[in-house]
Amino acid sequence: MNTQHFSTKERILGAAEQLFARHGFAGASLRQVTAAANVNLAAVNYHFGSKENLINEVFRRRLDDLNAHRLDELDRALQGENTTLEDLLVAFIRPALDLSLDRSGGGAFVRVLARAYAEHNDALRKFLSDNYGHVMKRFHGAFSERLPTLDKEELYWRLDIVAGALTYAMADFGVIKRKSGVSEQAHRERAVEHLIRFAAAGLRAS
Amino acid sequence: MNTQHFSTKERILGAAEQLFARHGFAGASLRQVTAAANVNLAAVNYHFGSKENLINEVFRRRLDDLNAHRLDELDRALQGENTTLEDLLVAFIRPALDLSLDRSGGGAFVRVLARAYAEHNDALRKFLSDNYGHVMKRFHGAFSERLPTLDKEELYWRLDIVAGALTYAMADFGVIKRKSGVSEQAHRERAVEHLIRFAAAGLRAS
DNA sequence: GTAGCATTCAAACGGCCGTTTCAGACCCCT
DNA sequence: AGGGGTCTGAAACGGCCGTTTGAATGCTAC
Repeated sequence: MNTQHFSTKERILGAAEQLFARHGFAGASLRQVTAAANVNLAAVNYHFGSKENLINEVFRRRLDDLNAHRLDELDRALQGENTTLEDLLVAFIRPALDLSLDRSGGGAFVRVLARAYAEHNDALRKFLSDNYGHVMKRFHGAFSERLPTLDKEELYWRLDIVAGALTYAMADFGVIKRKSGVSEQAHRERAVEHLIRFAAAGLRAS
Repeated sequence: MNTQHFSTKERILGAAEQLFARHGFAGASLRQVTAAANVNLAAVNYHFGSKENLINEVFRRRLDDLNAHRLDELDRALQGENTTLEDLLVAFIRPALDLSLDRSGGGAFVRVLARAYAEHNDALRKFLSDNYGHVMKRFHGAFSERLPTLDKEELYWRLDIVAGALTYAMADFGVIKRKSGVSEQAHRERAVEHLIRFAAAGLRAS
């Protein structure tokens, strides 16, 4: 992280991600970001135009990949026969888990994402819905086929709950403390196992 | 809200709650708060000592009530016979819903609570766990009796997921847009109905 | 090698931040 | 009427904020 062979832009994005995760968008200043990135203060406005645009770029960098992986996993799950709800949930959740575990700051990003939900910012919401909308639609269709008796609107509500619980689990909001012998990776993986069992049963509720 | 017959302290707490919900703790300034409360800037430091302490008081004012109501509802649910999981979930969730619907800013408070989760601030977490811990323990015991085959740790995970999904639903994080004809109250009530069905099934998962 | 462009740099801009100060207003008690 | 609290008021404190400037630097192409 922040080693010299990354470009100025990349170093800023990495440092911003870390600091936004830790202190929030308003709480992390460009002076902190540029200091952590080992970069001149003016570089942010030179490369990104403004702080707000930097925030957007932090999202764009990760979300494109995340959504592509989700759709890949969905296609792969649908190719097999007798695809279960659990398979679909894994296709949705696994890419988020992988992202949260990657070495280069994905763990910080999932926390930034949770902050974005909390912000309730209209521009950010539109950005997220533009980036997520078509993915949610495809998953909704796949779930719908496997839950033929479930009302379509009810399914939307339940998928929304799953997305919320996933955000919560990935961002480590919960009150469950990580045991000292357990790595952050292992903790998150356990959380996801529980979440998948829970969500599959919740989706099947009559 | 903020009418003159409330005390200066109460007006500050109400305005702070609204603005913290909308802009976050770092994003809402004491100048905005005191202006909205129609109160002198120095009144915050006079009555609360500091901004950080004001934040704590915003929580204390609501959480004591919320937890007391939850325990009341739990006692009432346990007095009946054949108490179901759904009864317990209602005892846990209903007071939060009521709070979110009350006229005097409870809707803002649940969003402030969600912000607190996102903050990941150690002092705030300790404060919340001190205030929530004993409540969670009592609910865990009640759920545990009705789910005798479920591993105790697994139950903790699942209750944590329920709490997360509840926070998510109350704070209206979801992507589901409120339809134009539906009031914010009705929207939240619908969300809770879905959540209870979903959570009951999730808790029962083998 | 030098023109032209992209990038970095230190410094400064006006503006808002949380907090403090201290003078005045208010109110209750004798 | 006057003294002693509690509370409010306007103003100022140093400090950090996001952004802009303009000069210095590096690099590429001729």
